[in-house]
Amino acid sequence: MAGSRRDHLVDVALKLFCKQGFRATGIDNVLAESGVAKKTLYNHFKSKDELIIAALKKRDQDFFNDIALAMDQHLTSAVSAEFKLMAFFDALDDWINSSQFNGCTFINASAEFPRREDPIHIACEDHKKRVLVFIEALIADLNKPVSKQLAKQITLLVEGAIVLAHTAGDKTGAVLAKSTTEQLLHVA
Amino acid sequence: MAGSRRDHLVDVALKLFCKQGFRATGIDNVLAESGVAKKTLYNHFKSKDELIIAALKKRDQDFFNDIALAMDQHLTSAVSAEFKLMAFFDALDDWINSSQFNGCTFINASAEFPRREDPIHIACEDHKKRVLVFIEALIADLNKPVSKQLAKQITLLVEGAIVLAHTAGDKTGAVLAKSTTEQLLHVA
DNA sequence: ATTTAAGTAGACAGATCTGTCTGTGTCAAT
DNA sequence: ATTGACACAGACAGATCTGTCTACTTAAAT
Repeated sequence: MAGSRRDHLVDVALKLFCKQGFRATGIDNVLAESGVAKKTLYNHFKSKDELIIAALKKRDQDFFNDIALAMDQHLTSAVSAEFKLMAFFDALDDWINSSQFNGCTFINASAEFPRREDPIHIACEDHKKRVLVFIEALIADLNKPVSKQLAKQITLLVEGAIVLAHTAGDKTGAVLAKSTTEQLLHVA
Repeated sequence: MAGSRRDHLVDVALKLFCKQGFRATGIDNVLAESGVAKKTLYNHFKSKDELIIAALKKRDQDFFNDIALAMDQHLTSAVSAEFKLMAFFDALDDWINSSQFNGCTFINASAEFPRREDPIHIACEDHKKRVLVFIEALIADLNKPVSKQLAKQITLLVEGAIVLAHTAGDKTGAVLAKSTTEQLLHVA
């Protein structure tokens, strides 16, 4: 049970950060919700910023796990690369329309910590790079010539769908991003 | 000079909110930067939240003014509707690559104030709706059959480009959004 | 059984934040 | 000249936030 308390702290902190924002969530709030002593928190993390970064790291892992899981649920056994790509949009749609959706944690964090040199901002940048790589991998399987460009086009659509859902309250973006991607595929 | 002090406060507040974030920017910070007395601020606004909303309203106006101005600079006299649409992406590219770019103020604000019923969040939602209407107007001039859908597709690309620039640090999104829109136009 | 590591509970310091209030100054209009 | 509206300067209250520290408890391992 070495990291048990630590993991619990990160889980609770992540949940509160997503729901309320990072600066709006105080350490005391995390402690009350988790039932952990303040000393213990500062035993594991030397500052709130470190806790935030740990929460972002957890969120990064959860994101890719959740997406992979949701994609599997939309797929039946071995399928083509294009179906797999489409399942990604279905997974995105699931997430956006789920009750716990509160926008992209990393877009939100980089909004609250805008300084490019801030380790928190850098963590967000890193996550987005991994998302791009993930999409590039999906596209690469299609064996299209313009795969790199296509991957970035899809990234634009995906980020747009997330923002539209959170800021404008329109949760239909994933479906549109999916059909738009199909259009782009049949052009190229 | 009735609203002079008020306008100055809003200008300074908006600048600081964009640069540092909303919760990270204190009232005292706004006062020090603007050289205005605290009493005066609370004479014009009954709370910090009201100041934030005033700043967002100003930003909404500035946004559409700036875009219109930048579009004009990319256009030579009377041109076709498609050229006008393309100039919009040029204007977007200008903004994203300008020194004062710090992401979309409304995406950032809705990240910091995630509660849907929060007047601040609602102001963000309203802005995004106006952006969609603006793009719809550009598309309507093209006389395409699927104009409404196309407008939302473009919105996805635009929001994606903004997010990619701010969170991932990749400022090439507007150019790609432009070429992608051209692709979509020639499909439909 | 005793030692050691880790957690609990919570007081506390020090900083910071919002919002109020008092007192003084300025300037324009009557 | 006097009045009234507005702004300045900044003290102050009250809340809240991060991070430190002390003292007590628990539990596992030797």
